[in-house]
Amino acid sequence: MDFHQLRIFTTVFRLGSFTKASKTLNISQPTISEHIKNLEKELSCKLFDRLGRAIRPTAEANLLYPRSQQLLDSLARLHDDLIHSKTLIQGEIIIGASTIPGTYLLPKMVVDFAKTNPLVTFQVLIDDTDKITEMVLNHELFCGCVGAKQHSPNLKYQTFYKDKLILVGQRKFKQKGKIKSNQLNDFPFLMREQGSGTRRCMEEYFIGIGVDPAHLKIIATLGSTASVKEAAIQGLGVTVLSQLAVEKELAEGSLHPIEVAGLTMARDFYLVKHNRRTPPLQYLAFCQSIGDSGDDS
Amino acid sequence: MDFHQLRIFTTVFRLGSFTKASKTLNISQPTISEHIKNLEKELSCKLFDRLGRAIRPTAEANLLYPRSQQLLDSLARLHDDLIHSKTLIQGEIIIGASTIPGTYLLPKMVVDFAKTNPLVTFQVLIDDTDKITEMVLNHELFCGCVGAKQHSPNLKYQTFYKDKLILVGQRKFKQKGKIKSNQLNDFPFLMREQGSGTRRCMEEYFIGIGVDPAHLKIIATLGSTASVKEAAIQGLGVTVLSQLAVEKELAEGSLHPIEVAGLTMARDFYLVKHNRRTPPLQYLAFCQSIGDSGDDS
DNA sequence: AAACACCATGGACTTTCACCAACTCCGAAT
DNA sequence: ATTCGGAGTTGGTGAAAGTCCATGGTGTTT
Repeated sequence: MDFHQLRIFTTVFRLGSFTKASKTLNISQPTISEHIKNLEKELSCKLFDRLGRAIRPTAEANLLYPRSQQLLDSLARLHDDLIHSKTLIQGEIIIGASTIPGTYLLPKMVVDFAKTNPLVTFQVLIDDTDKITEMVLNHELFCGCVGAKQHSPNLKYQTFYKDKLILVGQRKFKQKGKIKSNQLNDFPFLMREQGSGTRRCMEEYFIGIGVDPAHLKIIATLGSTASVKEAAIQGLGVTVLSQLAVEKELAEGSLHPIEVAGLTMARDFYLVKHNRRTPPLQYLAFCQSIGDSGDDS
Repeated sequence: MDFHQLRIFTTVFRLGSFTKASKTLNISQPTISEHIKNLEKELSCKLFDRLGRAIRPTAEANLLYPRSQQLLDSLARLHDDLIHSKTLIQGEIIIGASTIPGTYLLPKMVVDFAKTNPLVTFQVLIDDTDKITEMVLNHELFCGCVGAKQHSPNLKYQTFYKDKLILVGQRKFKQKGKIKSNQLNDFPFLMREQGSGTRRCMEEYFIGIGVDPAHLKIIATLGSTASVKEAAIQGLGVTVLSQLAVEKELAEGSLHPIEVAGLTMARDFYLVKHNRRTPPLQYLAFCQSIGDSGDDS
């Protein structure tokens, strides 16, 4: 009893004729006979009484018809739904993110996306880069937003925001023009804890211009971007922060950029996806909306 | 998208593995791959991400699975219902009947049958033999209960009650022993109208023993069995009635049989069905309960 | 009675189904 | 790094099913 047989049966039932059904379905009349015969054999009951010119459905056929029709309808609806599921963008997007993009970048993007896709709901999960990457690898997340690439054949990265780190502090720390790199040791530094992506990135850039981070005058180490920023606003020292995190403070004047000669600390954020998973449609739309070109790694 | 594909898909989905599904379904693993591939092609979407060792269902698969499962369940239920419809005797039986069997015979049979088949309801349609036979031929009835056969290759008769007609009247008409046939002309006769099956039958028998019905002393012609019987009870005359119709009166003594030498008016009733229709189960059960041996004509 | 309409049957052909064996791919263990 | 085993894919073959055409029976219509 497959759909083909049921389709033939319902057509015969509805039209009350093997021949008409064969024309409607564009298959030959003997084929109809054959299928009906098989169906009758499988159900071990007659479905139609053949009365010379006409046929009449039996009680079993009357029982079978509505339910058979219903099954066919369900199937057609299912088929359509699946085909059209590629048109309607809806559902939940769970996106993992490390601190900076999760706090300063994604909220805006999410709002923008939600404007044109009102049926999509978001859940942003903030954790550190390694944890997010791990979750993508383990299929706990379809995509994550992280500040560093981890080499793996199963991961696909896509640059989605070019940020930079800048040195900031109260006006009193600001000097005319750029400072020299060797002057950095004179500043009281506020630092993020070891393991912070921001700190690691900063230290690499400092080493790149010949400044040993170990020789900095670190007056405090704080556990979050927000606390470091607050301390800097209070004038406790200077610190290196993501430009994204201090945009408002720079505009207000509560913090000022301190430019260092020869130092530009670019820091890209990446969207990471598993190489082989097919994400649901809403993810594809979201990735595309932030400028997906497939991948870049 | 047929049931076979869906069955394979749901099994793969549930077990999370092509190989396990192949073992469960007793088909080879490459066949599974093939079917999944075809399904994916038809729906133009990936259903499983192949990740080396494991597979993971995509969003589309998650959408497809429950509905697919539901379709399969419905199909199985439908199949079972049809198979078991041959076990459960229920539904309505509409049976056509001519006057005598409809009034005196069927009610008892219906009650007897209903005792052992409480789920069956009855509708007894009383009309004359020709009308009932016509309705059976036109498929308006599955079966009828009539007092005469009509020759047609499309009709199947089955004797289901052997009745006889008897001459009855008040005690005053009764004589010692049987009367001779030529004495019949002395009795005041109550007759049914022309066209009555009972009358036609009686006349044939009278002619058979050399009594011309036209010479009978007919003192009244009445339109129904009940009215003739009532008139006979009142002593207006004698009449020929179905034994079925006067059983109670004979037992009470309000009517008495008048036996005529050499005259036995057997009258069979038949169950008539269309030769080629397959009646619903409850009809088969009913016909069998009244002693169906297939057919006898 | 002949023509017609309809379903059933039989034989030939095409497509699908299912299998096997060999292959690729990936991840884990040595 | 290499090997090893589980998993899915590919290609070729035989069997089964699906389909068609032409034809045969049967009841209805003219």
